[in-house]
Amino acid sequence: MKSPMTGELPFGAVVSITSRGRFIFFNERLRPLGLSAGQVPVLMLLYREQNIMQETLVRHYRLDKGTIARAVKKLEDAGFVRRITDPANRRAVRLFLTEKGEQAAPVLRQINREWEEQVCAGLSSGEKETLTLLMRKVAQNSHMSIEKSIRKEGDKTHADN
Amino acid sequence: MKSPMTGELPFGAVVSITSRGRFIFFNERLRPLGLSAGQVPVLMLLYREQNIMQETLVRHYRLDKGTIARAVKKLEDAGFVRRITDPANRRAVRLFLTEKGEQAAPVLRQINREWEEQVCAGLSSGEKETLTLLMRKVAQNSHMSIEKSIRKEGDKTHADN
DNA sequence: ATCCGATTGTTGCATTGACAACATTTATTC
DNA sequence: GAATAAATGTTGTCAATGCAACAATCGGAT
Repeated sequence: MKSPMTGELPFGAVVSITSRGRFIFFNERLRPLGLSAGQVPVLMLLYREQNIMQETLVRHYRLDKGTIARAVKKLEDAGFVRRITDPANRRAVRLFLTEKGEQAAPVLRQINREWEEQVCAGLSSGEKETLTLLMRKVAQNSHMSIEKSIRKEGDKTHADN
Repeated sequence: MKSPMTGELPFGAVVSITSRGRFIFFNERLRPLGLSAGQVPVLMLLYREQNIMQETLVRHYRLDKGTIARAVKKLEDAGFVRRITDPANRRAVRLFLTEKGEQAAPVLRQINREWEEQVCAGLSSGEKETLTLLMRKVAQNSHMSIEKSIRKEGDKTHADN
């Protein structure tokens, strides 16, 4: 057998493979619920805290505003979340789970647990811990390097005021 | 500042964030070359070994056949790779780098190195090593769990022939 | 030789996601 | 108070990707 062999791939490639695998896993498990992977972050964060803005989701998951806007719209159309225009700031919408959303969210939690279990099979709990900590740092750095290059474009903004 | 804070996100979420960050990073750096992130895996593997089939790329990176087919087509149209139908197996095509491809490939290597450097900033080289090893295992598991569920669907195939 | 299944690619379709342009509302500055 | 900038979302466009259906070719069993 010409074997899977992730054993020589560079770090970035294995991150990418893992991420796509997660996407597939979630889609498979979510189909019965009428959900798909793109909607997971929204429900996950809302399960922890409601009355949030879309911008909060953007910051939390480093997803594009547009991506979030559409995911939220889908979820609203499908009856999982409610969007209420913030009266104190009429640009913003405040997000809430509906009954249906409240019921779905813990299922997502469970699916996520299962995924973690599967992909971390064969790792000691210490290794899992280490891995998560290191990957959080990496994600943090990843984000910062992007911010930086945005900063770069905005340089001129405060040149002479 | 409401801060980036990847510090509470579950493993899957940080993998996802990192993967998207990598995508953005590569796209930014590749634009001047007339390339984009989706074409990276093809060039990367071809830089190590030519005369390979698309199916080899599929196995190597766990990408969909269709995705590979289109990436390769783009690269051919842009003059980075050549596709030659294998005379000994006329279903298959054999992939080669053109001159242009040979020149681009090391640049991709460099971009990849820079990305790794940025996202691993603040990690000791031991930590980097550990992280890569653990993530390779995870990617491996990720792949296997997908294979398994494919297997499941194919069960009926040998029921009664 | 023929039929069937496996290999290898291609193409249509849907989803996710980035990016940029825009709209609306709020905040700031003059 | 009018002009300008910032905050928040929305929408159009495009790339990357998975999935499924298909096409073509090959290999093996009969």
